[in-house]
Amino acid sequence: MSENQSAPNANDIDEDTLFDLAELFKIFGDSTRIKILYALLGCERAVGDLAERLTMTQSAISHQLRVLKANGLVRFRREGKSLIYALSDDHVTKILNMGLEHIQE
Amino acid sequence: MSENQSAPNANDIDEDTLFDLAELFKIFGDSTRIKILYALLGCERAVGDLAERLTMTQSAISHQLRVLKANGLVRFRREGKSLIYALSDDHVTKILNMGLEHIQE
DNA sequence: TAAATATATGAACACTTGTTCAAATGTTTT
DNA sequence: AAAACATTTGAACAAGTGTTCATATATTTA
Repeated sequence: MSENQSAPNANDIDEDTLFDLAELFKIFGDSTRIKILYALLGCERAVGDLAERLTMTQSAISHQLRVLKANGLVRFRREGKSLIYALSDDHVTKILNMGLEHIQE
Repeated sequence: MSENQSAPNANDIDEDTLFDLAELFKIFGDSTRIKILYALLGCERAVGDLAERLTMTQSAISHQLRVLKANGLVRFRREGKSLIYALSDDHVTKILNMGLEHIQE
């Protein structure tokens, strides 16, 4: 028997990809951002609406939406004075649910 | 029509669960930990082995293994002088792959 | 065009976090 | 029992991060 020096998938993924993977999870690793994403599950919302629901400052919400937007997790459109945010695709939903599964067992 | 004040699943999950969810993702949100988890995909490894592969200090690896262990993501057993670490269940694998899917598209 | 509303932005600060270094613990070998 | 090996642990420090506060931008309304 050989030692376990060359495991099946030890070199399949390059270091950069693993770095990006960590960066992705980092976005989900903040309770404010998680709450925002969860509040956007299935419905679009304006910034002020989110701030009210999460009982947080508009500024704080805006700062986090900026992070989420920069990482392609949310998109927005203008409607009058308001900016309406929504999840950018349902991949986000999948990741959230995947995490919840792990917790609730 | 009512305003979107009561979205389908806005209250399904309590705040504490969302907090725990963020905590879970926070664990995956570090490239050292991600590399460790990825190195443990499908094979058990000693601490020194991991340190060598990731070209990092044993101490640094040990500190992170401690975090992973505290959160139930890895387990270990003693074998001689070495401690052999492994992923605690394949839920970890699922979460990793889910994240990779999101990135690679 | 001035006021009001909605959101974004930047600087500052407190807080958290990952690594390093030195030392301690535990196991095996001689 | 001492030496060597493998890993853990704790303190300290630098770097990163989230919120707050004040201010700027943008759109609508009077």
